[in-house]
Amino acid sequence: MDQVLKSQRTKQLILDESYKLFYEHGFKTTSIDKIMRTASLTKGAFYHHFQNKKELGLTIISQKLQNRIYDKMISPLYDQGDASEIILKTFNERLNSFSLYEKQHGCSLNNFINEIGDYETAYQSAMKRIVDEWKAGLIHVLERGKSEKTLRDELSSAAIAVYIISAFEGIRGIRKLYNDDTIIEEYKLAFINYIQQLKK
Amino acid sequence: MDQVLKSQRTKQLILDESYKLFYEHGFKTTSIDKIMRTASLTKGAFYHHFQNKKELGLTIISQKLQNRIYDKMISPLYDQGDASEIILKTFNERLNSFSLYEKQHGCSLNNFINEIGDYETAYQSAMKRIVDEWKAGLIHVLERGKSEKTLRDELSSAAIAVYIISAFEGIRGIRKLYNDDTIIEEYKLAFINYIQQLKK
DNA sequence: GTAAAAACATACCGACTAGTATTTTTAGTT
DNA sequence: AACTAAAAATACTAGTCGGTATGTTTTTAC
Repeated sequence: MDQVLKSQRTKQLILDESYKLFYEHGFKTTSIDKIMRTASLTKGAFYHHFQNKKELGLTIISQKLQNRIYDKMISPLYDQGDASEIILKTFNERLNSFSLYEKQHGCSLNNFINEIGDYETAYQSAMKRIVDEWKAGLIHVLERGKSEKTLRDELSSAAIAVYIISAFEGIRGIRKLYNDDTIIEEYKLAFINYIQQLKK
Repeated sequence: MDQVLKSQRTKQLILDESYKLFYEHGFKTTSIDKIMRTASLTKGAFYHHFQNKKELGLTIISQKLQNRIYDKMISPLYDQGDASEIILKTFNERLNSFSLYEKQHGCSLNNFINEIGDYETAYQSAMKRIVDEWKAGLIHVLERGKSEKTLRDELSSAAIAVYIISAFEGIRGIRKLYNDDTIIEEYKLAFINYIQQLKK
């Protein structure tokens, strides 16, 4: 079954390289030719593994984007501990882990959303699934905090979750315009303050 | 001077049509041919009025985007009245004025930022100018509120301004993924709440 | 009423695009 | 060693891209 393994590796290579190129140069403006040249493969190999560019895009969204957001931003929200601490820690750790490369090119999900979020319903719903899962994770920890009486319960958890996600995705875009981290630091200050005032 | 007038009208037509097409389909993926076909003109006319696509892009940013943001989001911030009310009113009025078309396609500035914010420094700094001006408007009204003792002064106005802008731009992108306004309503709730808690 | 200049149109270039059809290479089986 | 089927490479189609060179029409100035 060595052939199966090699085939899987080739497919994964195509996914990895195209993810990188989409992230750096956009989805619509990255050609299959470019991807396969980067992967040192040819177009024939591509159309062996994928039906068309759309299938590749959907795979990138539902696998690469989904997994990245889940591992770094959603999964930690289900950890044990004080609710506001969990949220602070999750977002701060992510913010502090950004490389220059990631700061310059923003959030891959946000890039996809803004480029093809209004393009085709298939892409739309694939990305919606990720945002909904993220929102659900935040609602979960917020509700837990409320029931444990550590968080105020005047405002709906859904509203708070949406506001947190919006601001985070927003700053990932805006940071692209700057050459230093001032704007990120300002965001961080406000974010910490926002979470603090949710506490009882 | 009729010739001058006609020439100006043609240039303005090119700007208007290209703005619309960029907004709906993206900057990089909208061709000069497409723009001129939409404007019922030819490529010769385009290269008479603009050196190249880059000059068109920069003009769109520094004129169309700049003016839209300034008129609707920045200028009202310098009005008289209670600081928190001014902010609430400015953002709420904009949020309530969105057509379905605008909800589906997001914020034109945000789209540009996420598509070409990491593409070329010329675009970058043109857009940075807009964000900085917006941020300055918010800082102005926040500082006024603080000096008038209607707003708390623990948190830096710059941080608050960045957080407000980030969340607003973020939600404009995320809304693209949904077919109804639930997510916008949730954002609005959280936004109003955020401004309320800034008050003394 | 004519010449210069500005405004726009037409035709084209070489490079690139998504996608397809065909051929060659590779690996596993008999 | 012969055969087979999957994987990958090559060649190609029909069309688009940004940009240029040159032609034609319209307007202005004298």
